[in-house]
Order: sequence, then C-alpha cells, then structure tokens
Amino acid sequence: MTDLSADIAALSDKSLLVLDDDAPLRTRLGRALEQRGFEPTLVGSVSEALAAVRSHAPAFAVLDMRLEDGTGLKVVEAVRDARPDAKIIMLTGYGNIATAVQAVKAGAVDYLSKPADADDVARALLARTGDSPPPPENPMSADRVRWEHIQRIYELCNHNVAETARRLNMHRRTLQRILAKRAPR
Amino acid sequence: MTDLSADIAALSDKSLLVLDDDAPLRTRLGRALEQRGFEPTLVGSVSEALAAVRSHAPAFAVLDMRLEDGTGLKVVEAVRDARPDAKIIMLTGYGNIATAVQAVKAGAVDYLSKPADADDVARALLARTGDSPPPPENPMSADRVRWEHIQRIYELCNHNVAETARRLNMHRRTLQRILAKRAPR
DNA sequence: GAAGACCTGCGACAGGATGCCGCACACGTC
DNA sequence: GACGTGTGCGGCATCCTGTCGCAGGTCTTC
Repeated sequence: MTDLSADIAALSDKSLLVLDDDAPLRTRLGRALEQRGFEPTLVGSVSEALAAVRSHAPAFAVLDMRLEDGTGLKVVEAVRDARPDAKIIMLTGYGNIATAVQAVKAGAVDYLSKPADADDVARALLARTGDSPPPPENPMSADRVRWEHIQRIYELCNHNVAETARRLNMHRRTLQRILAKRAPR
Repeated sequence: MTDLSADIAALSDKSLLVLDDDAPLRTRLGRALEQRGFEPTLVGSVSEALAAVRSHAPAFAVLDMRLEDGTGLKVVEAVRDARPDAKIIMLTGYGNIATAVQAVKAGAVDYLSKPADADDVARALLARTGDSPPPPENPMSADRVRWEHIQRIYELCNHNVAETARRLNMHRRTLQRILAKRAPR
C-alpha cells in the first residue's frame, strides 16, 4: 500500500485550501486531511476562498463546485493564476460529466463526487501527472457510497422523505425501506 | 442557433480524424460531418488511427474511448504531440466521470456520450474556449452515484473486473452485470 | 509443455430488494 | 369540511443480487 502520510510529510509546502459550504462536512474533511499531514485552511464561500487565495496561494485545494455565492470554477482559476503548480481537485455532490470536463479544463487535476473519503481525496491530491494507476487500497463499498449520498440529500431535504425521494428520482417506498435499515459495510 | 456550416467553411484546415470500431456508426458519423463541411478520414482501430496521424496530423479528431486494440487516449496523445492546436473530442458509449477526466487531462476539449448526433459533435469541435458555463442541476440519483463510484474504481484497477470486485467488496458476477449495463439516469 | 495461479465470460437458481399499487391517518390552509 | 401534502406500512409481481459452477484465455515457473 502507498503510505500517504509519508508522501505528505515529504512535501515542502503542505498548505491546503478546503472550500465547501457544508460546514460539518468541511470540518470533518479538513480534520481528516490535517491528520494526514496537510495544513488546511477552511472556507465556506467563493468570496472567502478568493480572499484566502489572495493572502496566501495554497499548494493544494479541495473545492466544492456548487456554492451559495458562485461556482468553484472561479476559485480554480484564481488558484491557478496565483500558483500554476497548485494541485486542485473538485469535489461535488451534483456531479455530471459536463461540469467535470469544465473543471479539468479550468485546471483541476481530478474531480470526485461526494461522498469521497479523506484517503480518496489525499490520493487524488498527490497523484503525479501521468503516473501509473495507484491502486486504491480500501475504497468505500458501492452500496456504502450510495447510502451516504442518500443520507446527505435526506439531511439537505430536512428529513422530508417524499421530497428526498423526488429529488433522488427514486420511489418513496424504496427510500423508506433503505432509511429504515442501517448503513451497509 | 449558430450556423455550423458557415463556421466550418471558414476554416483553413478541415481535416478530421474519426475513430470508432462500430463501422456503420463510423460511416454514418463521417458522412454527416462531411456534409457539414469537414474532410473526414475514417479509421476503426487504434493502430490505424496512429498510422493516420503519422501520415497526416488532423486539425480535428473524434475518437471513441473503447477500442478492440486499446484506448482512444493513446490517440489523443499522438494527435496532441503531432499537432498541439488540434481540437479533439472523445465519444464513448457509457460515459462516466472518471474517463471524462482522463480524456480531458490527456488533451481532449470535450467528452460526449453516445448517442450524440453530428450536430452535437460539430458544435463541440467548434466550441470556442472559455464559453458556455452549463448550469448546475439537481443531485445525481443514488444509483448514479453508486455507478460512478464503481466506474472510478474500475478505472483505477485498470479494468480488472475481479480485482475491482474484491476492492469494492462485491461479487464479481454482480459487477460484471453492472458494467455491462449503461449508466442509470 | 504441463501445472498452477491468475483472469474472463456466462448460465442457472433461490431469495432478497425494488417498483408500484393501495390504505389510513396527521397536519396545515382556505 | 375539503384539499393538498406528508408519513407510515401491507401486499405483490418483477427485477436484481449472491452464489455456485463451467469453459476457456494468458502468464509464470518448473
């Protein structure tokens, strides 16, 4: 297995900008990446992010695509301009191919959809350009990813089952049954 | 609506490489693009494509991702090396985010999933850099999130079904069935 | 070149999960 | 009180999944 922490420790600049409007998620992700050796700055909006970039251009960035006050793409460009060697990854719950293409064209090195665990993010941040495929050690199970996503939207819909089912484009009855069960391994 | 034909007629170099292993589709697409003013060369395999690039580096390219004898990514690199200003788009049957990211990083300007009609392709080929920010939309369906995750790990495992299934903690047979199907809405 | 350890595809089948119908009931609003 | 919307939950046909197994491919190692 690749030892991520060792790779991170070897970095000369560990500064990392984390931009996400979901405060709990942002804190959790920031903490997890800090434990792995990064030195994260947490922000929750595009304007904050731009200010942070102006005061210190980070070596790494993890950006949400959809924010209240704009799109993460602006931040990608700002970071790229301020620091062309920065490694940026986009993280989004509203992922689709078109925005992924945009993000990469704007200068992101990877595009992950939520939920993504800290190891995934760290791996993506450290991936060398054009290197051979680094083997994923223990990714979340496919069902777990699905479950996490459902939980996220459910929270976002204020525990409204009917609405969640509508937005997720699934049957209310099915959603009910899934919510009644515990998380898959 | 932009008049595509007029834009194409104004081009100084209309050479276009079309790579797809599905012969009828390739012919149909090639003909449609020819009617719109391009001057297409049709090939059906990676090796043929590389040979075509060597004899004449095209100004445009429409490449399938999955071929019998390799991946379209190799052709992207070859075209890029031979002609850095070439506009390349990837066309794939089962479009997923992971391969879209790969394609764009390799140098493609866009990534379309089939079915895509000739107008879509032509529009993508002519798209000016830095235009049209597609609007964000509603979240992915739960099944789509699961599918994208599976696709990502599958890519990371170098298309090794057995290994992907092991990492994902799911049954190889089930994975096979999922991979054989197209993306859930 | 045969053995072994991988991989791949795919058929079959039981049991669990899902989509979809319905019903009863609880809130708010007009 | 009618109406709209939400929540639970039962039942049922259907689909998907987990689990076998088999045949065949490729590669490494004696």
